[in-house]
Amino acid sequence: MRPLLHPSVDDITVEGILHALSDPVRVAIFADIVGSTCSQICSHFLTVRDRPIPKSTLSQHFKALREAGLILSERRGVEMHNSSRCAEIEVRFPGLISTIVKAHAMQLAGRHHGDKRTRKAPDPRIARGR
Amino acid sequence: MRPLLHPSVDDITVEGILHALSDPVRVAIFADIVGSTCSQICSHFLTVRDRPIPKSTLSQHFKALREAGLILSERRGVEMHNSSRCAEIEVRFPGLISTIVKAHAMQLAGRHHGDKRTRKAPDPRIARGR
DNA sequence: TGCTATGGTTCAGGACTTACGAACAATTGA
DNA sequence: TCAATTGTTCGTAAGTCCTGAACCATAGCA
Repeated sequence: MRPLLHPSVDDITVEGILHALSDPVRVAIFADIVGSTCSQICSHFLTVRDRPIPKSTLSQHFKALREAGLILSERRGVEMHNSSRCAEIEVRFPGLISTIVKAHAMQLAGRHHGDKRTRKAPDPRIARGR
Repeated sequence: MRPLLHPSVDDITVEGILHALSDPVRVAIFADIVGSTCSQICSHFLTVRDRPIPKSTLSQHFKALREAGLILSERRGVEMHNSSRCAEIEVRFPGLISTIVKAHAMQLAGRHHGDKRTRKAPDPRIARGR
């Protein structure tokens, strides 16, 4: 089992952050971690918003968040404790994380009555041009 | 040639925006469009930050930005004029676009002396665990 | 010392996405 | 009508992502 890799703050990129958070499951996980006061263990997310996530997939999602520099993962016994690196990122990219998390929350809030939209809605209405 | 598809504001998603902007070429293009007062034509971006972009690739990048709801594309004669949809998005996700564009600018500014880092830097320094 | 349970990781495959050259389409101007 | 310009589409090769199966590491208990 190879050691956990965390980029240093200076190696964190905007593209990396955006890519990591462009997945609906990952933003949901990250938003939860950001919103909670204590660190969260991976298995807490075996279901995300009423969908079961296979544990191999979950492991990959955590790896993605970790290597984008968004979370700090620490093994404690058999568990993996995850906390956000918001404070560090805030110094490098002020407001970025909080704005994204807020936008994500707004999107969730605006999703009423069983409107189960999940991923990059290819559902365009306006068509312009020839 | 099929008609251009633009999502309505309500169909724009955070995930879609983040995914579209998680590509270094696309953020660069988008930041340029946001920063300019008049609309930009696609061929203006045949080189982005000193790299040539093949035009088929460029076309796909514009499609991605358009279908994420980030830009409005209008054909005028043989050219395609692109402008940002910031104002609309601002209503739905306040601060999101400006914060991302600003973070992107900071990252560029911090990239001195030939440090050609481009994509999700897999260059980790800190290793924890075990 | 085993044995077992628990929590995560790795591997391998198939599915899906992306990049880009070549061919094509639409418009303009001569 | 022809050529030039600007952008799109198609096909394929390369890359990324998802996930079940197998594995590893630790803890607790007999």
